[in-house]
Amino acid sequence: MRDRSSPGRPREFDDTEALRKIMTLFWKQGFEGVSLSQIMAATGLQKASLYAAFGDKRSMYLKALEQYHAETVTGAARALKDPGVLATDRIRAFLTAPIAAAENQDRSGCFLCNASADQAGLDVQTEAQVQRGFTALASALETPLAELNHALSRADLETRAHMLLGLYSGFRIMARSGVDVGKLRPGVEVALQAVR
Amino acid sequence: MRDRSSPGRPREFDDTEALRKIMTLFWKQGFEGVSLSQIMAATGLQKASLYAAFGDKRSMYLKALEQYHAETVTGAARALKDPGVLATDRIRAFLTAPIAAAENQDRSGCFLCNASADQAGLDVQTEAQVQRGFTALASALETPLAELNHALSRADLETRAHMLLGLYSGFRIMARSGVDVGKLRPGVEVALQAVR
DNA sequence: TGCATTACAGACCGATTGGTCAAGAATAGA
DNA sequence: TCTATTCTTGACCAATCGGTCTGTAATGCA
Repeated sequence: MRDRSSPGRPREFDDTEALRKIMTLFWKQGFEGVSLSQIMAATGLQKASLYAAFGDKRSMYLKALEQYHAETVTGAARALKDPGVLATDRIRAFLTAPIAAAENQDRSGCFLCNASADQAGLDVQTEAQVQRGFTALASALETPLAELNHALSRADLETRAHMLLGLYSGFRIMARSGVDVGKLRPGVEVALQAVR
Repeated sequence: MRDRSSPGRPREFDDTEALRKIMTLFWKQGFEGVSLSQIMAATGLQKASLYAAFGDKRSMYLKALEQYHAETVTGAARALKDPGVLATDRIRAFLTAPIAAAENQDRSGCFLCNASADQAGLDVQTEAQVQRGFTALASALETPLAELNHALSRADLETRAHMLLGLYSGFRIMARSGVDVGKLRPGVEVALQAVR
């Protein structure tokens, strides 16, 4: 965030590490559900330090969303494009992730999906960031889909990618409510059959 | 909420009407995103009247969710079971609703889905209510699915119902972010093919 | 050793939060 | 008409909200 050897007292904390903790809070509790006091407690930083490093609360939220994009979304997109794994397995892994997470008692879901429900309709910058994430995932899904069926047109690929992304998002949302995610698992295979 | 001819000064507002306005607020802005002042402004009621009629803020939220269940969820479930309409068309209408709403500039999405992302992980009563809604929809989806393919076992029906519900929820969430919902529409037909 | 610059700790700010209370008004039944 | 009961209004409450400011500590450079 700042040059290493700039004048003045050096920062005593790691920006990325702090931002990751902030991200976790917003991820689980939403924008309005997180207070500055909670952010202070989670990061161990004072208000002034937080404001100097990340700006106001809204700015922290957007930076957290960016962080999620840079790490999680990009990571998922990379995995979907990985030529070292069978196309079917890549899509299956993507669709199964929400189920596996819930089975591991992780109910945080997907920050992108949560942000979409929580803030996308209320803040244009959040809206743009969420759209960017969804677009990245949809585009990444086209890669294994194309490998699965070479005959598909670009439009067909886009259709199927958006359908799978919808399914993924829905699973993430349903998992948040604690429904028996075991009932979602066989649906993954039905979806895979449909896009083959 | 109260007997018509009970002693004391009669209520000057309609409980259900007020609750509907409260529901709209929570639906669009989430639990923490709504303040008592906003509820007062939307309903035209004083705080004390609101508290007397619906209890505290959390209780208002839960009653709003109940209202949504009683009206919207139950209505959707009934439509899915309606023997007067072709099974395919019923499912299509269900899956298309998120798209049609977004195309009509309605970005509120589905209260159930929003509540799942927003509060289900934080409040057990909300969690239970959300699960109840999802279960009702999944169960209703089995009716047209069974008509579509008589050979499907109970387990197969459940699988497909949950898959379609996942797709529906995902579409609702994606629509909230303002993505081009036109790209979701052809996916409905792919999904219909898959469950036939 | 100074000086400019930046970061830290925590006091401090007005505004708003969810929630309560007291007083008066409206009703039903006696 | 009186009384018991309930509702409405608006003042009131402590707590918390997001955000700022001040004084001091730590650094690089001259």
